[in-house]
Amino acid sequence: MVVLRNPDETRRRILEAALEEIHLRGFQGMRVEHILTRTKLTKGALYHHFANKMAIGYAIVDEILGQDVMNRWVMPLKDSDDPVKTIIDICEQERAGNTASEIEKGCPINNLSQEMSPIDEGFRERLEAVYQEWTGAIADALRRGQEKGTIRKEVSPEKVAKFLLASLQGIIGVAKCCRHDNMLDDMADCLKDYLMQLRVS
Amino acid sequence: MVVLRNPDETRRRILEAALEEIHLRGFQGMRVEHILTRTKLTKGALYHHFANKMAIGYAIVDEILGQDVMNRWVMPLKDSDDPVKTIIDICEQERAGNTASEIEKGCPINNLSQEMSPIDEGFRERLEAVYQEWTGAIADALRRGQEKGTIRKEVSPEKVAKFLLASLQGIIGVAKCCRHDNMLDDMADCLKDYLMQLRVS
DNA sequence: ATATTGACAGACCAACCGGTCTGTTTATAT
DNA sequence: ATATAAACAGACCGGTTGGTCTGTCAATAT
Repeated sequence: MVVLRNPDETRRRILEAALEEIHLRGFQGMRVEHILTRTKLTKGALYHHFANKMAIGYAIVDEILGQDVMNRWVMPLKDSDDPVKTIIDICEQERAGNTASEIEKGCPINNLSQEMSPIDEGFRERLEAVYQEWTGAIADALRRGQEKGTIRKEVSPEKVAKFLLASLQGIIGVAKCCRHDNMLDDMADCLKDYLMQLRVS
Repeated sequence: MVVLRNPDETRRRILEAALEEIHLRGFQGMRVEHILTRTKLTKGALYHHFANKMAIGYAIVDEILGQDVMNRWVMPLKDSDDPVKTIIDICEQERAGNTASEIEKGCPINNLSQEMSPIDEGFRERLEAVYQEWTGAIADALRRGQEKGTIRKEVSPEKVAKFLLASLQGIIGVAKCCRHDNMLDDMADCLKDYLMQLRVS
């Protein structure tokens, strides 16, 4: 039988179900009722753990999405003196793990950023914080690469880090809409070319 | 006094008001009531011109956003043998015309694409069509540039066109969220560098 | 054993929101 | 002048939705 009364687990289940809904329909499109259906919980349970719908969204950014960036990007880059290789590895790994329907849903961080940044400052601040640790990790790795002699001296670590993040999000974003043949791979090839040319030749 | 009974003008006013709302709040966040407030029209008038909310969204993509891309990108690129210069000009022109609050709202095409592509095929098809004429125009210009000797032979016009569009949308998208100092300009600098290096040196 | 509190159940509600429907007014064709 | 249809007005409606409130049940401390 199911384990009864496990508040931490219940909270986690709510956030996971909410993220799945938000990933597909956006935060405004997500319905509290749907979370209840997915988790087989009731209103009472959900509103015991969260003050309102907004609090669920904030918790997802802070706890789930922030952690994802930490695990998938910040940590691997911390141990890397060859950031170009590491970034390409992460991208290819991510690419391999994503089904077609995952591609159509895009990056939840970017989705939330596009949708909520202009209309809710709480979301914007949290998402900006995630982006900052993301670009920060890339910039640090690029700088270390320069010291180790794997990255060209002329590149500005901060600027290029921001551009890389933007390009990556742009690629994922465009691929959501343009399902046409090898759209994603074509764009990824160009990003890879750009990355390779950051290296000392 | 105001001109009475001008159906074409009324329709246009509805679409413009709807676009402003959608630009800020997204399609799902846009409320029909708000359009009525903005336009000082009534339900009867609005639903005389459009079958439902969805039809308003579709019309905006087809008529307004599609035309914008045509005017701002496709036409200028058609007359250009130096696409790199033309693209940079368009970007800088766009940049100059955008206030801070415009930047926070991002590109309506990208916004709609992120929000609606995964949940409504009608939106997705229309937005993909816009993206296709956009990248098509860039690819054509790059190819012409290669023939005229301004663009390097090694670049793939189709691939680079897609990547340029994605990077641009990514930059605009990230800048929506990260208001921090010179985020936008830092990323734009990198894109400019990438563009310049497409040229024959 | 019992009190207390956190975890959860679920009926209920008020506001919202897209859409309908009937009626009125204006333009246009004849 | 009159018929006709398009353009518009606005009251109304039913389903949805986030949130509340009262009550119940289980775990834990004493």
